[in-house]
Amino acid sequence: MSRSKSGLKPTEAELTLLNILWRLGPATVRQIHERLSESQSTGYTTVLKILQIMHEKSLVIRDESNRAHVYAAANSEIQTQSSLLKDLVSKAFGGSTSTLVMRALDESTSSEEIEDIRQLLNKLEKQN
Amino acid sequence: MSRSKSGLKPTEAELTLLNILWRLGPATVRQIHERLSESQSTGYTTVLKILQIMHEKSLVIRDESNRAHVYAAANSEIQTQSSLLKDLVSKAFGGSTSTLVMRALDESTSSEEIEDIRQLLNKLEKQN
DNA sequence: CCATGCATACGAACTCAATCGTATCTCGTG
DNA sequence: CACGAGATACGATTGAGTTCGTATGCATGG
Repeated sequence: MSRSKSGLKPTEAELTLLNILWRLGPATVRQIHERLSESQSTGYTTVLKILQIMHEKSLVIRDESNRAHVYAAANSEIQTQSSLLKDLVSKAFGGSTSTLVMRALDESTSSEEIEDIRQLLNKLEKQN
Repeated sequence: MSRSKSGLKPTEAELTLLNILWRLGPATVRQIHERLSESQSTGYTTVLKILQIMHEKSLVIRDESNRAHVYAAANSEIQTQSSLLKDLVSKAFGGSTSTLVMRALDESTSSEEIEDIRQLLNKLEKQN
């Protein structure tokens, strides 16, 4: 396991910051911390530290040209979601994506969601 | 957050053992360790220790009537899968299950899987 | 009846995640 | 040019997860 490249699972705190970055776009520590403070109270230096660690892990990229560094997610939200799903499928669903999908769908799924998923299934079918 | 009840996310090692328990049914440490050894080499006492911790957390139940205790998963595989999915949906998909489902489905999804999912969608629709 | 094998229990070591306090650096402004 | 605000860097602490070595207990067969 190399671990140096982007095939890396973000920790919980890291994922929280990534979620903010995906919505904010490139942002300074201050901006990220401000946004985070809306939902939880974590110290400024804690946020900074985690971002530094994420930078070491290449989970974010960093623009150091200004005094206040600007951070941005290294991978897209979609890439990360896919990677997290792949991980979960292999660890808890015996590698079966369809089992995961069927487990995810339940009585709370709305008609619109069902229709959206049907559309996607049709599209996938055509591709083959 | 109480943490004493079953609303508990198993760690990676714990999930590995749960997977074995779900397939084996109630089993002794020895049996579990043997099965685990097929895929990785972890010491016997390591497996024992993790099972003991899982017992404290109520992730497994334990029959101590024989000298070799017999362990069994406290929650079904389906319950655990659902709980892990719920967790992932909230942490990485902004609470949207359908986004997760759509992200999980891709070009590698087989025709049979697509058909299975369609069936399920039909069934869900009828319920409403 | 006791030695041996197999079982559990316990605790130490190590790693990683998360948090924060403090030190240090660097601007821009008075 | 010095100073203060605000920025990064660094290191310590705490807790959880994982691993395993060693101690201890028990049942059984010779």
